[in-house]
Amino acid sequence: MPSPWMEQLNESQREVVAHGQGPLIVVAGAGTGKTLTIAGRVAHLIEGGVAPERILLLTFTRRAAREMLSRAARLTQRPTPGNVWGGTFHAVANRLLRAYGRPLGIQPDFTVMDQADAADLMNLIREELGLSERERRFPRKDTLAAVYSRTVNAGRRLAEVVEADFPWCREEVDGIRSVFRRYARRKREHNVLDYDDLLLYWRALAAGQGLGSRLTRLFDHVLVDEYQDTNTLQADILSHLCGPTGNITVVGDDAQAIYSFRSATVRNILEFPQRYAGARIVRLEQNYRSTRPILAAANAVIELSPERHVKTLWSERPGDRSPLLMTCLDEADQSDAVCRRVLEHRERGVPLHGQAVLFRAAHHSDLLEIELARRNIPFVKYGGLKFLEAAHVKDAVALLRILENPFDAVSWFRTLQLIDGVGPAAARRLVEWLGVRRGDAPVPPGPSPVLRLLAPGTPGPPSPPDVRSQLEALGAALADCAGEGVPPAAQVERIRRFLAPVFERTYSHPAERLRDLEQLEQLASRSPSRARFITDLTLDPPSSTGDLAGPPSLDEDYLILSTIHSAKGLEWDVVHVIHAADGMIPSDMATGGPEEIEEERRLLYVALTRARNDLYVYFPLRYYRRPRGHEDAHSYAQLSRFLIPATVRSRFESRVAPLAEELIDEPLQDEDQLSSAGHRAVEMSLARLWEG
DNA sequence: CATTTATAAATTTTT
DNA sequence: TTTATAAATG
Repeated sequence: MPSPWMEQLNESQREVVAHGQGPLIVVAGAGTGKTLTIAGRVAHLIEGGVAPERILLLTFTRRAAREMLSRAARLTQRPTPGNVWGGTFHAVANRLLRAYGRPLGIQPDFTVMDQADAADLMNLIREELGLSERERRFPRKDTLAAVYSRTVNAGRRLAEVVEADFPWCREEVDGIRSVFRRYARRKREHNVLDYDDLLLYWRALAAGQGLGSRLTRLFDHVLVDEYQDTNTLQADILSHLCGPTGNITVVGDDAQAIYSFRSATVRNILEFPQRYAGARIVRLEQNYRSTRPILAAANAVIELSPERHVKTLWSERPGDRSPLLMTCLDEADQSDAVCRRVLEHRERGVPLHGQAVLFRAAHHSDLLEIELARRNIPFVKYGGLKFLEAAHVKDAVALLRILENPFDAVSWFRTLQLIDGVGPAAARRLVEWLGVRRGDAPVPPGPSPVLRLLAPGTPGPPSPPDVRSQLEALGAALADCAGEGVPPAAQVERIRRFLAPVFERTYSHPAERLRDLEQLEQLASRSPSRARFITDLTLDPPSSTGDLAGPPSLDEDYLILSTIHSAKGLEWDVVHVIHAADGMIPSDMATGGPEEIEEERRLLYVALTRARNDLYVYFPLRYYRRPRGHEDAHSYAQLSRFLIPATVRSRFESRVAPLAEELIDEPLQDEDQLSSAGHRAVEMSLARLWEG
């Protein structure tokens, strides 16, 4: 009995929605109505009588989950689709482990560390083991965290991973192994899980170590979005959850696989039919998003990929405008060109939020941001948000974590060093003295022993009097926050008061840093509890500058800036892709092997396929080298190698910005001319700062 | 001996 | 702008 709303679907989409029992794989090209189709399937399942709380919808971001569930709600005309389990793998694991983790030795009040925290702990251990002071240099903390995460997520042997992905560390495998051993033990002692643990323990749970049988039967239907970007560990979890003939629906597109750095592997999608025998395969190939010329350009890019992408996207949307490849003189010229185009489109009726500027790395938009601010064009930036990485924010969060989990030694270690006169060595002694270690013993009831020790009036470890008084100030702040019924925002406020003098002493621009803590307070005011706040902060961190701006002013229009990674799954009427130069796309950091380069190609493909009506690709001819050289040292860029082949170029209309034209007409022979062109460009950009 | 200060170097993408 | 290493200071 098909519901009336199914009329709006095409045949393949309907097939997905109406699929009954058993495994299903949907190969959904870009813009083929994937969101609607998944939402439709959820709606259909619920209308067919499946209990919402027995449906699990795994998505790549929380935002995607919200979007799909609200669309499902609209389709079913019910207020909400009940309690469908929706979210990222990590968020769902978090919920499950708090409820069912005990048999695995997990205390339900565990805290979650992000990758930066993990790196800090690795660093601590690295020093403890004396690996940092040897004649040969040992991998640094971020490298260690990356190696660990890759090994765990890919389920490969350490030596193998190091050899393949970190060959320069190959001599240090033994040391790395010893760090990892202690790292794992330490996390357990401190009742802390990292991102990878969330998945590892979920797998253990699903595999039946604990109460697997109960958990396997927790869901009648599992749906997974962006399956091409899942890793081996995640695929394992799914297969434990569903069994080889279970009701699992995965949706993905191998042409859009862009997360191999997180150990994602396209093999998951390619081998799905083997893993789930008898799986039905449905392809969605009609693109509803882009005009034909745009799709033709995107197809031309991906066709050159040596890997097989067995589908051809087609579109019925006519369009008379080819995508434009805009050659600019330099970054400043590029920023100028983008601003002008953006405003042009706004004049013609496309609001700013209907347009996006996409780029490979977060800092690629730096210059553009300055120019936008100068022209009073509001914007919101997605991706690469360093808010939580900033030292001062981490300071505040560390205090919150201590309150939540007094055994979180990493947070203690960080916090204690805020005190004037306490460095790594003293902090370590203090942590020891405080007895920050849980082992397997349950937490004693009542106020934490740690807090009691810090409360004013209690004898402390031998230390200079000024350190004592600062410790007492810290204790007082913690005690105030730990009081009954203090809302999270008030706790952040109290922490801010404690940190104010610390920042004055430590940082050169304390006022700005304190302002960030006000934003943190804003954020906290939306959370019902401290525990929830901390967890949300690590599992669903603010993803855009807009998230931080407090209550959204809906009438305000703003341009979207986004990394290509963060733009996944989104679409805009007008898309501007900047920095289409070799070294940017593909990134210089990713030219190690053919596989990495292919991923960069897919990245460009993802960027191009975000556009509905108009697509612009910008290429600056010249880059000025950054800080040191005081004279205008510059280098010439090559167009991205993915755009050079004739089959691709012919899909674009090429245009050269006036400033760049001169440069191309009089190429390279005359140094004077070059530098005069360079000076002219600088003068132009300076002139723009004072005039107009 | 531990901490602070100075100096140099590096800097993708994200749950 | 942050982070590792070296030298200087308490």
